[in-house]
Amino acid sequence: MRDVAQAAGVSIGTVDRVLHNRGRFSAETAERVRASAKRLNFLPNQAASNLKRATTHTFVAVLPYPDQDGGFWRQVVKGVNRALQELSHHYVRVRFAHYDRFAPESFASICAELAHRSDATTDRGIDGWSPAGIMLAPTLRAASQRLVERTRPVPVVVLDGELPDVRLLCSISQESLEGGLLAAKLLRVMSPGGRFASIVVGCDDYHLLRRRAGFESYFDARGCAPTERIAVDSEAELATAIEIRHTQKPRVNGFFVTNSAAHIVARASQAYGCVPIVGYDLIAENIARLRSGELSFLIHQQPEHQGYRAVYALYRHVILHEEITPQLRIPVDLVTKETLQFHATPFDFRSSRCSFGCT
Amino acid sequence: MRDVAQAAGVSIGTVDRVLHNRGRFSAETAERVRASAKRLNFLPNQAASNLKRATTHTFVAVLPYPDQDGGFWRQVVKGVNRALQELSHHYVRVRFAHYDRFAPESFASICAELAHRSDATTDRGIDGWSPAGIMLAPTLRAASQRLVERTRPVPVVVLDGELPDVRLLCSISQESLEGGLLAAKLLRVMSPGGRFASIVVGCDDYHLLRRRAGFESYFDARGCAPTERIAVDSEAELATAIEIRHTQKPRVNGFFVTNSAAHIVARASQAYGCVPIVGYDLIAENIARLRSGELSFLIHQQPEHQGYRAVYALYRHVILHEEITPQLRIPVDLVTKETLQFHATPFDFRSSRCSFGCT
DNA sequence: TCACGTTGCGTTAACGTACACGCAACGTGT
DNA sequence: ACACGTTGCGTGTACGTTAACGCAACGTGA
Repeated sequence: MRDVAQAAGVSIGTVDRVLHNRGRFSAETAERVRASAKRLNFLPNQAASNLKRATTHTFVAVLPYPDQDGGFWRQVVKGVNRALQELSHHYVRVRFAHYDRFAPESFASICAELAHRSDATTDRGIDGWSPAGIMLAPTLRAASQRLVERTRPVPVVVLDGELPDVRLLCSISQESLEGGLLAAKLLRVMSPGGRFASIVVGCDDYHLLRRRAGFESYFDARGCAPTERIAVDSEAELATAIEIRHTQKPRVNGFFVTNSAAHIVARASQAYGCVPIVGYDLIAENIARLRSGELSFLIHQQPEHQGYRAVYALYRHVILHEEITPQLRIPVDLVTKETLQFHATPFDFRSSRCSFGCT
Repeated sequence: MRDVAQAAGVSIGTVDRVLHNRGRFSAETAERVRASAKRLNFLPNQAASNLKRATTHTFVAVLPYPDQDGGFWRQVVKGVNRALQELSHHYVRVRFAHYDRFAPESFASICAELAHRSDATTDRGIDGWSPAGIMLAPTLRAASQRLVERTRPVPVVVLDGELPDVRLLCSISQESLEGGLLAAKLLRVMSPGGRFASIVVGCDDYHLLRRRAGFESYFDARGCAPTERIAVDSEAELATAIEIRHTQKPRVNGFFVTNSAAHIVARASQAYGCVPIVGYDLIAENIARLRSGELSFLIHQQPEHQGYRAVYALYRHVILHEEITPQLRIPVDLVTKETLQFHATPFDFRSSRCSFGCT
């Protein structure tokens, strides 16, 4: 910074004001400063910045309750906490705002609070905080989109899903089409020429619908008979739907379950003989069914890694002002009965505290 | 630190000396200092440390030439460079020492230089440097073990492989057994009851032999007929070996290629009809054969990610003095013709410079 | 006894940035 | 002409460590 100041013929204080855009300088000097900063390709020293700044930024993690989806979200929380630990000296804090995946109003109340806190004109009382960034699981598509719009310009990282038509800092997830295509290929290899069905639980989750789209496109592209669609509103209704299907002709020779409910499909299919099932997520119930052979393949989404990366994406953007790659693809980690041994036990039962918005 | 000093009744200079173990303090004060540091659970502020220290550490990346194995190593280099860019203010440098995977003496000369530079008694001339950490691809098992022993206590991170019987900081790789087991399952599903062969190129690569072991254990555990072993010393001999096998009875119904040479197996099999092949690595030749349908599945090892993580592992240990998890499992990223589209083109043709040891 | 090395500790100047403060120069209203 | 606000810039301190330096107190050999 000293060099830049010298080159521009000003003091380092001026350089600082120009580069941080906080008033009190002429357009002409600004030009000179920026020019010599670029010429010397000046990069601020993060260690020094951090050291001096020392103002804590608060990120908010808007996720379903940790024990929903068989504990899937607890794994995300775990990754978030691991990242936080690594960043313990970097003035970053995370507040968790959990909602009930099946109670849109619980999500709405979080949105309301976040929108209020993000509003620059809001007067914050004693130790009031405003979100410097948001991590969001977009299980409720429309409401999530509104949240992003209402909290603008707070940067939002979406994890475990996609949220089109809205400006995000970054989205972290597996390619939904990829999972569907892979599942299709695996089922077809296991039951050549068979009839297959894809299962979607809930109807507003873009991510799950895309997985189905990938699945179906595999068969389309090969001129196969179209696959069946099974859709239910909640996991409670799933078992019945599967049993009904099993009593009908023609038989189904394989299921693709687009979320973590594969274990329910397996249980409901038990009485009707062995049928290949490909599903998602290493939650306890799925692991048990995979081990017993009732599930063929599970696609692991590395939820812990997703949480970890979400924190870092916000940190890099908000604090380090780095360019963020807008898409982070999580690799398809395919797990079978045999390879389960190489995955650390993905669930533990520590609960995570809920900071606000949990009514 | 000031608080710790006060609590222990000494000055911060003394605290610093005690915590960094650099002499000039009594055992008694050391005790007091350490006690109150623990009591106040003092964690040094990395930003401040970095800022003040500002001594550059040099890590050495001992890898095959970037264009060997179809450009696989170039992807590793790319990840290393990405990490370096992120760490640009953290006083970290990497010197690349590339060797010829098929010329042990080129590896040996690197070892000699590293051992010499690691020796504390060596007098370093002007701008002489010594390695603060080593990233090592252990394709030559025995020589790699010797390298680790001769450079002790320099921390070593092994990537894309394993190195048993030797003390490492961390090893970063896919579980070799996992890949073998998954490949076995996939081949068996594609050709139920078929005859399979596993292929190992080179005989000193522990990683590849373990993959074969995983592959074979899958069939063992199910009481299947044992699979065949095909072993050659170099990729040059592979095509002939495969062609010979194709002219023999009984036919082979699927190949597991334990390294990136799957494309050679595919080409050599072309004339003998379609046969399922599972191999490793998204190198250009493999991608082409996957696209054409001659390869069924490729296991992507995320070499770029491995390089990236290797740098960070060393950084965290050497500079941040953090605890490092000794094993970093890279997920099995299974790629098919259909899902290839979701993988960024993994090869580009920038060359990387060779710093030393390239004779 | 004196010179000199060693041990144990305190003091202090950086590292590069952020930010409050201060001080001219200039404009504006009365 | 005077008070007063604004603009444009320089100065200086602090962030928490590191590491060099300094200085007593003590031991040791001649």
